Amino acid sequence: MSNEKRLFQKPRGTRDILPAQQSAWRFFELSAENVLFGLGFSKIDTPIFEDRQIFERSAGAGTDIVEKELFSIESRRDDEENSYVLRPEGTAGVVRAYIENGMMSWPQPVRLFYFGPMFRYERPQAGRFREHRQLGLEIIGDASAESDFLSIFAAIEILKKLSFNNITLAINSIGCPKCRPKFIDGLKKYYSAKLENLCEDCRRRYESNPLRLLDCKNSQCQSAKNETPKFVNFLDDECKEHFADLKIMLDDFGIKYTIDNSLVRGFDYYTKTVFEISAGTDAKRVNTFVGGGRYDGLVETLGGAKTPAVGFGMGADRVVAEIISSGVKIPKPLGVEIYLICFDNSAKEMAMKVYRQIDDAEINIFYLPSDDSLSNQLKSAAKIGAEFAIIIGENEVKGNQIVLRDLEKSTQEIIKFDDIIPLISKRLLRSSQ
RNA sequence: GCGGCUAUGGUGAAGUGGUUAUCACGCUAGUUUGUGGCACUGGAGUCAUGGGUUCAAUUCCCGUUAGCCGCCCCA
Repeated sequence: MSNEKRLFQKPRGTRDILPAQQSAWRFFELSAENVLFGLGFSKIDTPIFEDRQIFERSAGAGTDIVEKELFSIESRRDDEENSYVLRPEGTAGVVRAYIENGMMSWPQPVRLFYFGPMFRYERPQAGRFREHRQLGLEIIGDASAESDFLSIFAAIEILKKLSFNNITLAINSIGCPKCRPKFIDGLKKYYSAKLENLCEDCRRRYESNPLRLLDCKNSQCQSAKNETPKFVNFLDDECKEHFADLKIMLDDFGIKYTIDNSLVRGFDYYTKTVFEISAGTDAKRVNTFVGGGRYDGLVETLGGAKTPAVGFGMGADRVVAEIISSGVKIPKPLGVEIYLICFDNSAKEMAMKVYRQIDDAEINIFYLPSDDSLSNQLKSAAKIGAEFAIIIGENEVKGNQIVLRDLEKSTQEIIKFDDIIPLISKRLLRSSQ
C-alpha cells in the first residue's frame, strides 16, 4: 500500500446520472408524480434495505431469485441476528410498511406510490443494471377489478404525459390458487406428449416452473406452443368475472389491449390479472416499461391479514432512456436568467442597486463583483448559460441606465433605470412559456 | 453462475515489438482593454489494471476489473 494512483470505477452494473441527463429524470419524476397525486395516490418511501426474510418469503426460499440475485449486507457483530438485503423490488417493502404501520385501519383501499433504486445481483447487459430505479404503485385493500383498471390507467396516463406514442398493453389472468392448479395440470398434460421436441431448458421448466414453458423464446419450442391451453379457459367463475369486469372498463375508456396467454408470473401470491406495457406494436413488443398485476396472497404471506392488492412497477431507466432518445421536449429548470456585469469601479454602487432590485423581483440573477474586463465577464456569462447580461459601466452610471444584452440572440437594448423590472420581466424566457 | 467480443487524453477515433503516440471535439491561458460564441497563438491531459515473454511491451500471452452480446433467471 503506497501512494500509487488508483483509478476507482463505479461498481459493476451501476451508473452515474450526469447533469446532461438530469432534466430528463426530473421530467419523468415530476410528470409521474403529477399524474399519481391527481389520481389520489400518496407517496411512500421505504428503506433501501430490508430484512432478508421479506424477500425470501415472498419469492420462496431456494429459488434462483433468492439464491443468486439478492445483494446481501454483511452483518455486524451488534446485529448478528438480523440479515439484510438491498431491496430487489418495491412491492414487498410497501406491503411490509402497510402491515407494520397499521394501514389496514386507514380508509381502504390504500393507494401508494414509490420511486427509488432497486438492486439485483445479475449480469449486466444493455438496459439491465444491478442498480436501477423503479417507479411503482400499489393499491392495497380492494378486491374489485376497478383497482386493476386504475393501476393500468395510471401507468398509461404517466406514459402519455411523457409523450409516448405507440405503446401496447398486454393483459392476462393467471387465476387464483383454486383454479391455477387445474391450468398447470392441463399445461403439463399438453406438453407431456411433446417433451422430446422441447429444448433442454423447457424440459427442466416442465418440472420446476411449468408456467414458464409459455414464454420460451427458443425456436425449437415455438411449434409446440401453437395449441397450448389458454389460461382464460381454466378460470373459475370468480376469476372469470373479475377478468371480464376489467375488460369492460378498458373498453369503456377506449384503451386497447391484447390478451397474451403467455404472460405469466412465477410466484404463488400472484392472482388474477397480470399486465405489461411495452413500446412498439402488438406483434413486436420491443421494450417493456411496466409490469404489474394482482397479488391477493402477498399481504398474508408477509404476516398481515388476508388482503387483496394490485400494483405495477415501471422501469424508470428504460423510460428515461426512451425520453432522451425520442427527442421529446423536456422542460428545463430555470438557470441563471440575468448575469450582472460591472466592469468599472465607479459603477459598483449602481450595480448593487440593480442587483437588489432584480433579486427582490425573484428573478435569478448572478452577480459576483469582478475586476475582469467586460469581454471576459461576457465569456463567463455565456459559460454559465445565462439568458441575459446586464452591463453596467461608466456610461450607464452617467445616463442612469443599463444595457440589457440577450446572450442567445446577440442583441441588446438600453433601459432606463426605472424601467428595469417591467422590461426584464417581459423579456425573460419564462414569461414566453 | 456459464460462454463470446472489447478496453488508446474528458468524448469520439487513428496507430506502433524500438527516441518526445496521432487527430478532431472539449477543457484551459492569452491576443481585442465598452461586448461572449468566430479567428489566431500557447498549455494541460492518454495506451484500464497486475503479472509474464522479450535486450525492449501501449502493441504478444495470462489473471483482474469494467463494458457490450448470448444463456440461466427476471419479483
